[in-house]
Amino acid sequence: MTTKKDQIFQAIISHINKAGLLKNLTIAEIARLADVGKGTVYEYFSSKDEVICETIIYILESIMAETLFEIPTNTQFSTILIKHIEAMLKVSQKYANIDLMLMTDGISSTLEAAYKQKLLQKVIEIKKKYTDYLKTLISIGVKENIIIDIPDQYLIFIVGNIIMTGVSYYYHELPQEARNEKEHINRIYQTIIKLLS
Amino acid sequence: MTTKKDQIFQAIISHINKAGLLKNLTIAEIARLADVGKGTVYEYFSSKDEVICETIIYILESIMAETLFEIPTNTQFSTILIKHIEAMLKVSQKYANIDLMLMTDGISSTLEAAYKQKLLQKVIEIKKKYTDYLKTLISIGVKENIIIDIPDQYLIFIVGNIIMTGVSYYYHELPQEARNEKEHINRIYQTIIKLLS
Amino acid sequence: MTTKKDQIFQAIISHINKAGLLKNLTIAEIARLADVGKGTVYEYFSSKDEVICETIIYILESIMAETLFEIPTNTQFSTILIKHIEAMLKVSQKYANIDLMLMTDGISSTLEAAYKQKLLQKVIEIKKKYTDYLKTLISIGVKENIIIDIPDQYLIFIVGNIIMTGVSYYYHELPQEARNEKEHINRIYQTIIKLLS
Amino acid sequence: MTTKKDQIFQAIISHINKAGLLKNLTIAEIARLADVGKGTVYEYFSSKDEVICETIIYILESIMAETLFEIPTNTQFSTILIKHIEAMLKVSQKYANIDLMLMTDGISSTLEAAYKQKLLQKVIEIKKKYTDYLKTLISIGVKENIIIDIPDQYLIFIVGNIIMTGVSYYYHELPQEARNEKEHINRIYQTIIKLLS
DNA sequence: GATGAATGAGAGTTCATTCAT
DNA sequence: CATGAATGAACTCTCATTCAT
Repeated sequence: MTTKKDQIFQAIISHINKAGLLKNLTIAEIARLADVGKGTVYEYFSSKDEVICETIIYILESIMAETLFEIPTNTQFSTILIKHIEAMLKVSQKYANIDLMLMTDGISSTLEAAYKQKLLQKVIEIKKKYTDYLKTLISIGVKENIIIDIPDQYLIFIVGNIIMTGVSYYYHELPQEARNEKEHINRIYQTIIKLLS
Repeated sequence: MTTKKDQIFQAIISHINKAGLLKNLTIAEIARLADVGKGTVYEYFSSKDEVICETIIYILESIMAETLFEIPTNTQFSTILIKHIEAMLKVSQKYANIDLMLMTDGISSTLEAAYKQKLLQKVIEIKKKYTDYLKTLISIGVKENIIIDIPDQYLIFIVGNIIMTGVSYYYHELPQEARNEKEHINRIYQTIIKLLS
Repeated sequence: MTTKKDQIFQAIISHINKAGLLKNLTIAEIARLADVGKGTVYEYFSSKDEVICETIIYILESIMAETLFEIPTNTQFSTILIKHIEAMLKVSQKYANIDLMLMTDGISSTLEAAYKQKLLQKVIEIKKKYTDYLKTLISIGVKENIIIDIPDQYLIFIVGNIIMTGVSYYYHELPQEARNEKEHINRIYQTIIKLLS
Repeated sequence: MTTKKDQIFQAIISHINKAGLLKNLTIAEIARLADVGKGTVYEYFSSKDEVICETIIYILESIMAETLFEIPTNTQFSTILIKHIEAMLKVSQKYANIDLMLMTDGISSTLEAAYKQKLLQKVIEIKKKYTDYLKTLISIGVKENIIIDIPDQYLIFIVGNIIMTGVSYYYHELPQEARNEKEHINRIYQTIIKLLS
């Protein structure tokens, strides 16, 4: 991975964090933020749609990398789940404005059909990875008798969503002064336990 | 409400349902779909951003109107909640592609700051309305001893999200042949009960 | 001459006086100022260019009517010339912004060739009328031995221009507090005498 | 000064010389005449109003540069004044249609208020420069006893206007076959002398 | 006659993309 | 490799004009 390519990714992420997504996200602006020439962008990507598409994939994989930890043997269920939720909170702050958008067509709706399809595939792949991760994680809870049974696909989907919703609630609904990270993480954890027990 | 204005709203909704959102959603295309002249759009809206913004508000209010039923006295909790979930399923199909987008910045991220702000206000207003509705609804469940206690804001937020997530799961994750509306509605209902009991 | 037609002329004059000429001089704006419907304008004129063209002719003829006095027999040269200059000052204030523009292509340059031609003809006609008027007037001065000889076309042209320039100087170069109408009229009168004696 | 910018200036001047001013003076037409792409115009100017505004300033400064000569010591008054009038005749032919328009709001009346203001400032600046030039020039005539006294601001204004009017008369009133440059320049010169002696 | 809702040609402007340097 | 001046397709928006009422 070239440095220039990373500069471009970071430029786009920075623009989104500041400005919300698409408005004024031009190649000229991306190049300016990335501190490269406009033409240089086309050395690394074949079109604007590709830049956007690959950036989103980059973000998605970063999020996965930063939140899906290796699960060591002999780890407590609560420890690892709470660690994951904690990581989701962190990552959500880092990619403010992006987190929710990723769950939807928000970005991809501006892309040409081919790239939209490509992105969709990636999202499916990542969802699968995430669902598998949660399943593995929950199975530890089952072993520890905290959770009665391995839930089916629907319930795992709901669990994943509760984590994201919970994180979103923390940043978008709770007023700054009411925020207590540790407490809120625990709250999300308890919600999941309640649902799965 | 003018007929032409409605034609324009319907044209945009139709475009989104078919094509995903923003790509190729031009004033020319909107006018074509609405079967009016390009200039006519500007008789009813002052800019493209305003058209988009007002359409979203129109959709949001339609969804509210179609899913938030009058709660008659002496109604059973399960009856009214299930009726609501059912309506959410229907409305989600009607505004396919739009439902998820509404939860996020997906659309508003393409709007000028002023309209983004206006939309945000509307979303807050509607969220509040929905939360209040759920609270009223749940309080019936409390009276019927199906639910132990009136949940706090966080839990109501989660409940609302479970309904939406559940609906989304039905259309986007379940394969066509596995769908059974009645069963799935019940599933969502049970998930909520589990969480609140 | 219909009242509505006059309303339209006055609306345009009013707009020019306020806003400078052409910017934002739309049919919609003209109709609004004239307090008639947009369609009504087309009952009296066949196109916007015609409205503009006829308005300018209306103004030109108004100016002529208000500044070219009947010359009674036994009038003193100085009296009648000074009266004329005085009238030019008044008319120039009334049609602020318009006076200078009329001498040039300022307005006609925005008109379709046919109307430009029509206007040019009118301007030539009026210039001729004005030159003739000045000649008649000056011939009285010759009789009174104030002026040596009837000047040729060039000199009459210069005299006409000195009057207009003098008037323009009064409103555009002299600061408000330095203006003295009587004195300035006399100044212009003396300039002419100097040139012709 | 870029070549492209000059091409654009020349394109506009060429259009005005041929067609009279504003009608059909579109960005597309300017680009075509300048032999550049439409987008290129916006590399050098931020809006159409700016193109027009800067072109006028360019013309005004060109006119000044081509008509206001260095006044060498020991030059005869008549020589230098006649040389100036001669240059005015030439420049007037070069910028046909433009000369008169510059004296008025003809162009600026189509500009947005901000540019109109900017242009006005420039015109004031140039008028001052021209008046100063004429004063310096006339003061030589005073030394040579051709002119009695340094005239005041009003008279200098009139002198300047006689030059422009005289030039205008030559091209717009005199039929082609009656034109004799040398003779007409002398005529203008004599008119000035008459006024100032 | 009088109106103004409806229209679409055409204007100004943006911006992804190319390519000579 | 890196660049940014140059480009024109495609967009939003304006406004003279029409016509059913």
